[in-house]
Amino acid sequence: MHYNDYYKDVRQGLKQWYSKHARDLPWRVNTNSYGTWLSEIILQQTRMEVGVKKWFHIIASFPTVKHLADASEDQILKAWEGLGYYRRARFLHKAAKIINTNGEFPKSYIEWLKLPGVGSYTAAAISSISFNEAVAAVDGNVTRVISRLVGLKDPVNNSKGSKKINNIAKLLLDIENPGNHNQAMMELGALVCNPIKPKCHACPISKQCISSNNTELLNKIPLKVKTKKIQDVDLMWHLVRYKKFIVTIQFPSDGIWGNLWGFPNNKPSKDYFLKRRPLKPVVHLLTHKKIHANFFMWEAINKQALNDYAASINGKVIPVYDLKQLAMPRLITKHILPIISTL
DNA sequence: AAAGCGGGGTT
DNA sequence: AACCCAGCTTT
Repeated sequence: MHYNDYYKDVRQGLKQWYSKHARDLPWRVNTNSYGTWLSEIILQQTRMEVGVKKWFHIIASFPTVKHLADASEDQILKAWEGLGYYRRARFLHKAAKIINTNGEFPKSYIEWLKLPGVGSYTAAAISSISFNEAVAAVDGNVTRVISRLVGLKDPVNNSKGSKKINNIAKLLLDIENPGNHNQAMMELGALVCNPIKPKCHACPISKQCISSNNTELLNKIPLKVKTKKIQDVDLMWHLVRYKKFIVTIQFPSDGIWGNLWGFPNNKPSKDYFLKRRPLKPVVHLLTHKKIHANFFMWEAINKQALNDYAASINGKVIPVYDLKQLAMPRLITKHILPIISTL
């Protein structure tokens, strides 16, 4: 059989299947660039169910790109709170300002790629879905589908493997209908060709797939090179208060939880603060960090001492009650705010 | 090419 | 405990 026929069969199978099984995602109703763009940024490394919720929340808070552009970064981070990878929210804000200034959304893959937070996958997804541009979008789903389809022996997370995947994705692309084709590939990866126990019996392209119903291959492919060990990290945060006021600081923009709010690790002077009990340590798991967070509660001897301490560390004094208005890491909102709010 | 960035679900 | 999720940016 000729390769062209092979690709054609895959395209046909996908198209047929997607026409029946496409999920009813909110941004597939009344499609517009804003909703599509927002969905793609939210869904980067984020599961669909979580992403859909956040999409509704952000659409409600910022109905148009202008609302987003005119908002403060703190407001956007607050709306993003809990979703993780907070740079995405800051890039979203920057991109919104650019789009708002330009007066319109980008109209091509190349133009989308220039926006902050938009890489090759996102630019391809948006431009194919919104403008029917014939570019292949390759995400984790597509990588899995293609690597199994052809029985790829290379690791998919090195340059050689990902180049092969991208080349095959281009050959497979339905240039008449790239938006639906890209979404069909992803949908298949999400619903049928899932990581564990894929449903080959329900797959429209199992005839063309080298790994189909082959447990050994399916367990091995997609092959990935070394995963980093989880590292233990110790954090020490000081909850420094005077009556109903507390000191909070903003995390540096280039690190973890960039521009979110939290508590200082600077120990206050014993001359002006009475040390209270340490709080129960919190263990918080991230993808490649195991964070052991320790907290100490301090009470200032007067308001001036609190203000001076805050000033010395570039922190902010706010009523405890207002903490919930700031965007904070899950570690804090989950384990610390419930304790502090009872004080 | 590799590191860093979140949080949570699933197995 | 390990893997995965509609990845991107920086070094």
